[in-house]
Amino acid sequence: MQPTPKITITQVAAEAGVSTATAGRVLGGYGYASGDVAAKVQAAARKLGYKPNTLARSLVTGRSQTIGVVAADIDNAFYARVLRGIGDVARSQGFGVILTNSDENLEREQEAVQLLLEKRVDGLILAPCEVQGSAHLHSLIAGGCPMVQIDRAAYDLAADSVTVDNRGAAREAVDHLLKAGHRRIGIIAELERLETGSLEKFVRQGAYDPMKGETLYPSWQRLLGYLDAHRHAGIQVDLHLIRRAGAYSSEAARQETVQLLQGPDRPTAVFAADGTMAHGVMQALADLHVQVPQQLSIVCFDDLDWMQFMQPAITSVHQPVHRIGSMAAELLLARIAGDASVPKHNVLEARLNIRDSVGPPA
Amino acid sequence: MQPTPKITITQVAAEAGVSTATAGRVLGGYGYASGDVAAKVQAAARKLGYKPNTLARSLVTGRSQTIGVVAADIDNAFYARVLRGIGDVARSQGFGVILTNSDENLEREQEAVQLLLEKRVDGLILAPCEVQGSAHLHSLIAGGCPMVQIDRAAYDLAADSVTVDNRGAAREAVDHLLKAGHRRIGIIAELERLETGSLEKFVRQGAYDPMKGETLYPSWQRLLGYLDAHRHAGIQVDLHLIRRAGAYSSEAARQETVQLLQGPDRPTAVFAADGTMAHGVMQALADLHVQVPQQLSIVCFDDLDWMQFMQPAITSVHQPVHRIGSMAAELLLARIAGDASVPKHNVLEARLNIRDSVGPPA
DNA sequence: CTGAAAGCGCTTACAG
DNA sequence: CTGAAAGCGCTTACAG
Repeated sequence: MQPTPKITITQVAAEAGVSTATAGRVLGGYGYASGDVAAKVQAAARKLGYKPNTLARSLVTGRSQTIGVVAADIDNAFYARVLRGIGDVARSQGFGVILTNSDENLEREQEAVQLLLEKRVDGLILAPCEVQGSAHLHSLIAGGCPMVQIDRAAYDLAADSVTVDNRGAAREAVDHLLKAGHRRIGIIAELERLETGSLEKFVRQGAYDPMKGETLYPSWQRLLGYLDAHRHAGIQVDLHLIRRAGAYSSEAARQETVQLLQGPDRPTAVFAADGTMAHGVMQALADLHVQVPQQLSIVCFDDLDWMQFMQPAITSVHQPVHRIGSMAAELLLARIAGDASVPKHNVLEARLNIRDSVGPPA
Repeated sequence: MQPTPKITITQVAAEAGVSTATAGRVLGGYGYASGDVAAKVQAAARKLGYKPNTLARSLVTGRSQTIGVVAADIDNAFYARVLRGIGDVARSQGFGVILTNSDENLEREQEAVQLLLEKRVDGLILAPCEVQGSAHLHSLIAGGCPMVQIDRAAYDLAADSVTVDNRGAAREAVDHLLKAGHRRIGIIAELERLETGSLEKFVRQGAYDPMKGETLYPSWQRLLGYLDAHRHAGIQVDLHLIRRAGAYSSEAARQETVQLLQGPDRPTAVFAADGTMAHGVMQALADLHVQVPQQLSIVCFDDLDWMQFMQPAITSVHQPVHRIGSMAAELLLARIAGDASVPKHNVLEARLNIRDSVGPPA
């Protein structure tokens, strides 16, 4: 398979007429070497085409200069951007990146972590697929393996995390509508599983409860922001304005929007909790021949800032997604380098792009 | 860093009361072991929480069970899908994936390959950033390192590749318009750099010349397909119908489309060479209040099948992009496993989705 | 500043 | 079927 037999440090040492220890010192850049000897070794290495075998190096040093990533779903523009951030930071520090993904499946997550551990990564970046840190993650950090969570954070894991301020940004978006005078604002959101109690109860209490499963999920967090804005403005929320698509599907969002707009007491504005929901909303508006913003105002929480591409006129809140990756990688590498300060939860701020989709209530 | 000291095979062997060789045989699944002994070893391993150190294993076996990937741009939905395909196949065969990217930059590509080589990957999947295989790639395959190219193939590299049938699919798309009766069909394409000669010359000759730089690029290949369809139908192409956006930008495409439609002798149909171009075309049509397909028919080559999301009514040609990744990974793993048949260029077929955006010429 | 020796955690012939 | 020994390609104390 390798017609060109691999050159080892032993051969370089022989060629240069020094010991392997010395050759290692100059080639590995550790320890002392006289300029004279260093030159000889380097010449020999170049002549032979020497390439270090980092496996051997890692075996003895105990560090692999590699980080492991467990994405939730690679086949997704969000993680693609996160990966960009991670990759850039890793490369700049000479680290490699081993990529796996969990598909939001606990068993897959375990297998992925297992693989990464066997490959002796120095630390890992992971999007946990459950709110409550699973056993394998706990034993991981108990074992001292540096790890930073991305996109979401299991509430009981003593590990760093980098997430987005879903709640704050959603509140800001809804505030924007309230300030324009809107009082009946619909929300179209995924809101898939409600793990405890009813929607009504969730709304009434409206407080962050880290023990509640649903608060791990962005769409529920964004609903909390929607509620925050109303509470702060002293406005009672009508439960009918909260529409759960129940799935990450623009078709479901379209249907909910149609129902919302055809029902009695229709809202004057809509907050779409993500880009896919926004797409469904736009389709519904086309179906019903509703004009934006003359007849209805829209604000959209758009992870990937797709709206600027698809609907340049829509006001949106978006995040610098690649920063999730780069921040996570920077944090992780700091930990690996031995910076042992207390684990921190880092929250990335989202940005509100004011465009002309918001007018006064029709 | 590791409060839980790592358990080695030596400790497992001691616990089980056997030699490390025997412990290795049962834990590594190679060589013989009596059921009795195997059970003892496994029990000891479980008790101690043994995890194999694959670095050590790789050092001795010479195989790392890892493949390296050099993407052109991770931060891109196309490569995200390719990665999905690669990841799935790799996982199913117990391989890890080390990810790097070149940003279409030769120096980066070299660094990436260097990193992967030092990590001793068993083979690599790479999107070459130059048509002519650069020196480091040649020496790579001369050295016997299995490699498969994706998305494009350097013409002088004796390595496998998995690409898309850009030319054939574009021809099919344009054929579809010709069959509907169109005779003046515009094309909006990136067509960035023309490395040799003029556009006119390119069109006149219209044949595949692997030595020509531009034929590496999808948009030029798609132009060839456009020309093929015309030649086959015996129709002379009007150079004014070929519009080069010159960049992967929907705004540039919009401008070219406006010019095309406002000029004399306007076409009755347009072929958009990719999703971004199509988006620009749609914007131009909105600006000019042109209706599809009543006043103009459109067919779009859409890598990512975004049209079904953005413009469900548009006829498009799209590729099963993740298959590029899975086919590449399957090929690579076969090579690694020792299947040494001749390098092959694998061309993935694109699919034409007929929808209702094509009518007769207005 | 340099070298001889030991060792990282496995696997691989080679005996038995 | 099992074990003692050597070795993969490096780095790390330890002498000098």
